[in-house]
Amino acid sequence: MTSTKVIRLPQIKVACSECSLRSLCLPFGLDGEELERLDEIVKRPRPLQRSQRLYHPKDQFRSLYVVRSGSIKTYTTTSTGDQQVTGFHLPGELVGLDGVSTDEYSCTAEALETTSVCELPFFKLETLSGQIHGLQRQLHRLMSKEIIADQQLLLQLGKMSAEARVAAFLLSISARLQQRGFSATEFNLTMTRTDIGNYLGMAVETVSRQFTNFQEQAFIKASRKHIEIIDLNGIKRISGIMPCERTPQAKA
Amino acid sequence: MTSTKVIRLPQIKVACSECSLRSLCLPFGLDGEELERLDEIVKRPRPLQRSQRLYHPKDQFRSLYVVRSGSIKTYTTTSTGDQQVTGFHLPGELVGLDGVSTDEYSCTAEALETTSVCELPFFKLETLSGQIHGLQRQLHRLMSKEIIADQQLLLQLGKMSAEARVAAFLLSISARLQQRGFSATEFNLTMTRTDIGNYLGMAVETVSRQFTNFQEQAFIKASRKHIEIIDLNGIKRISGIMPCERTPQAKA
DNA sequence: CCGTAATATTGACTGATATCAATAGTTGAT
DNA sequence: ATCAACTATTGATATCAGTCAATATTACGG
Repeated sequence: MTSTKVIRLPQIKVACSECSLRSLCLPFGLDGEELERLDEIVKRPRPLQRSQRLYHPKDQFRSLYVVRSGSIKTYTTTSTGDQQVTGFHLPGELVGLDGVSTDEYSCTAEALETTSVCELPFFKLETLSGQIHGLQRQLHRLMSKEIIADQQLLLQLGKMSAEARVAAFLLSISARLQQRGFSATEFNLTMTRTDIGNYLGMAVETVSRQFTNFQEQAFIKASRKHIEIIDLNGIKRISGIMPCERTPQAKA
Repeated sequence: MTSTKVIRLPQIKVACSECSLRSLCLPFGLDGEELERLDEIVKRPRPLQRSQRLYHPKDQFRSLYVVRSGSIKTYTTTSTGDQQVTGFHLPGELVGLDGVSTDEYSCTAEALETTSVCELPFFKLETLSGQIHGLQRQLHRLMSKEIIADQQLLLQLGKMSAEARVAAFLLSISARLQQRGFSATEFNLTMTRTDIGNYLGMAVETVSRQFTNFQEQAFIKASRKHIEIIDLNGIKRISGIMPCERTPQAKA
């Protein structure tokens, strides 16, 4: 930084219409004029640095956020002071839904790396979605998708061995990244092993052992945060094995 | 039944305005005229008998349902044919949200006992909620509440001992029933132990042992489905104990 | 009323995973 | 470069909860 003169990049128009996540995000299915109206209410705050928070529990709920780049973890803090990681949020995913029902956020949203988001003032969004039917539909889709997907994963986890859980976790990340145009087989896990263990409900040591285990079986190459999936099908196979379940026969 | 003559009860008007669940349900906050418009789109199908289904996976998504009385379990069926119970739904709770994001239901909704529901054709509901802001707001609240509450429970379960999980489950049922004006300390569990175990991710035998355990410690009286909570605080204490967690210190 | 099937309970045994403990690698500040 | 703090890995041991097996209880159809 030898000069105080700021080099102005040609002003990049940050707009939904230019966004690569458009098809996964709220604008999906909207026409040009509708998109413009949505754009008017979308704010784009400055990027968060690692460990900066987007909101805290008890903060008044005003906005939903969509991750544009980077990643965010959300967690609650129990009365005894320990964290419960409630989710990891990748580009194109919504953050803030925990505030909708009570008008205040119930968890902390913290950037795992430098992260930029779009801010959607929720009440403006509601108003607008009352006027643009496609937006309302898409909002509902996103809301339920976000939460249902999580729920499915969590429920499955309950029945899985530690091995299967870690495999399922890797697959979840992999699939979500792929949907967003990233590699499905090579990525960085931005969260710590502790976060993963916390989220999956197992000890850090167990997470670590599973990574080692997968590596020894040549399913993945793992070097700290950097993960390369060598045998995606192998991982899928492992995640599918549910060692517990008997045969709860469906009634006719 | 000595006579074939049907005794006609004075036609009871089934309307949102008369419903005891009003304050927990969609009508919350609506005025008389708005309530009437909502009432116009609400259908009230004949009650389901035990083990009858409300919908199946792949059925086209058309409606949300609110349980009026009785109870419903939802479950998915894995490729290997076994069930994964995804939730239990008590009076005033929504069923069908799993269909919103993909336009087809992803699980089976099955009555655990004789159960009556209100049917809310979703697309009419969307249209109407575009016109009645209070309805839109309440719909969003309910959608997120339903799902977030579940998620919180499931996440916590991941970290809890079997004992704590069963305790938390009982508390969840108890609290939800209380909100609906039922007793918080005495109720029937309409689902089987197998269902509970499936939902909580543990073996039936373990569920059974925990019930026995709680009974021996005089926290509850349990006779099959019938549960009486003697020491609610005791149960709360147990559910709060999280034997795993270390102290993941929040960063400053 | 009886017999069959479904559901629930209890006991014995075993294995997966948490816990404790020690070490090693990484990151960032001075 | 050095140190401290954090993060990750690995090993040894204990324990919780799953599995298998047997029995008890309830529900239901004939």
